Amino acid sequence: MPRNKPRKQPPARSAKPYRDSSGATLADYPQPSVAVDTAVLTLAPRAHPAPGAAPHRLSVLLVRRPEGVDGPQWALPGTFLHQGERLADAVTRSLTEKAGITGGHPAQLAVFDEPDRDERGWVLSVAHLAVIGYAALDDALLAHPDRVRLAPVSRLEPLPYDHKAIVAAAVRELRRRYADRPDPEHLLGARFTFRELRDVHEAIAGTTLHHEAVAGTLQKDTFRRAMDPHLQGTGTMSTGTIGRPSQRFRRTR
Amino acid sequence: MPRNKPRKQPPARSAKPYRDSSGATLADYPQPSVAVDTAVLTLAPRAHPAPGAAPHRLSVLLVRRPEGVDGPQWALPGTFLHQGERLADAVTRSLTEKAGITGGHPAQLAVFDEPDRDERGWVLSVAHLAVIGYAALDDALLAHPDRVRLAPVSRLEPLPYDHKAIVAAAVRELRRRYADRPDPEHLLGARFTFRELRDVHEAIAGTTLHHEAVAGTLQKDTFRRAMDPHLQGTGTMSTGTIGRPSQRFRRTR
DNA sequence: CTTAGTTAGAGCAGAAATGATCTAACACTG
DNA sequence: CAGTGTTAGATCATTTCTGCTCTAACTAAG
Repeated sequence: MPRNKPRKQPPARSAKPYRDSSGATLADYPQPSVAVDTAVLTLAPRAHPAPGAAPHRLSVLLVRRPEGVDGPQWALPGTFLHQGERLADAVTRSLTEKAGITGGHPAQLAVFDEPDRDERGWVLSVAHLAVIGYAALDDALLAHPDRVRLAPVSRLEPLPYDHKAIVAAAVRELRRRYADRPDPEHLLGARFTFRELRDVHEAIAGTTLHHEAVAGTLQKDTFRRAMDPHLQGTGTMSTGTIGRPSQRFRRTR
Repeated sequence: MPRNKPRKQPPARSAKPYRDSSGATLADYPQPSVAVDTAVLTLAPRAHPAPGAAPHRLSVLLVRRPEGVDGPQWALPGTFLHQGERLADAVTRSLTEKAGITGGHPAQLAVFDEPDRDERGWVLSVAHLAVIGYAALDDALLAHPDRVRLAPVSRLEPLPYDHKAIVAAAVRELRRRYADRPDPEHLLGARFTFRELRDVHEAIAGTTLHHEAVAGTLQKDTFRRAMDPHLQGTGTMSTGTIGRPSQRFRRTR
């Protein structure tokens, strides 16, 4: 939850206060505090990838809350909106300040508006999703292991406020994006093999369905055929990987 | 745009001001004004239904703006958030106050956060969708034709602020909901014939595709087969309708 | 009453999608 | 070097889906 040093600025109003038909300015309306909270999702490499299991684990970034707060000690990174700031910029700023992370294109998820959701007062929170590759997170995780860490989204630990609902919404949105396009968030590089692509999609889908069919369709053949029209082969082949070498592909368009 | 008489309340803060680690209260953070704007979508009956064309027209509710404002004279209904109010409640209130309309379950669409979107100052707008049957709107339209009217969403007239984008988002969301379920917003009653159902879905989809196939699949047979599992027949048959009588259906679950 | 126009609903053949099978090509182990 | 395990990619039979056709049942117009 946001808790930076506040800038002691006056409430928002235009230079020449606008007055409406009843002679009131905007400042006469009650104004909630507005915060952004972000579920940063990434694929963490599994320490000991069980044979046949996905080598990645869909994880969410947590930051340690200030000393002395009640409840869970870890939460999603967030911040209050600064004067005139765009929501996406506030998200980017919060990630830089709280976790030393750059990059990611924040996407709005929903506004959480329960009046009592924050014991500090009336706070609206705009939940966001940011998908960031593990490589871009690694530095921050190593530099501040006491303040920043990853948690798997399956069997998620208790989180304060409605952060659990935010993570759930973020995962839903991510799965929706990955349902019909090959790695749209570029968790892989520009070129990749089919296996690499499938590992990413399986980790995000959360199902191991290596062979077993599951409602919603993600099986070896189905997956390949669904992604095929959005891929084009580069001539080059993978080397050094296990099994028969695969052509490397890149996304079309 | 909202412009009611403001309640001269102080900015939001808890009874016992919460102080964070730097001793600041929430009121020390700059706070934007928060408004809700709602695209009320309905199916207006067509005056002269051309033969073969859908008898409904997907329309959005507009309210007249106060005298003397620049730009378009009609806009989406909206209001500023009251102290401690839920967003959905503010939407319901704005519809009652501005248009005398009750009912509808508002759904959040997105937050519009351009700092300069409103010349009166820093205003965040949370866009909403409400789907309301024409019958519930008819009274208000007849009672206040000078203040409330419907406009077709195809070839939408110019609207102030980013209201055109809000309508576009609302239509997109409505189409998504109607893509795989029979009339989920209950624009029809509990029982209806297949033709009535198809007229509603075609009006929402915007395509006339009576026979002609279109990418995205909505053809007579395809539509019937897609909706079939979500419908169950009541024994009764329609009477007085044109063509062969149809069984009346109701939604399952 | 007859004819034209419209809709409901079943039936059918061709098209497309699915899941399995099979072979090729590599790494790794002993 | 032979054997095992893994993956890539093509091929195939079967299931499922799609769009069309056909008949039945009604209204409205002449």
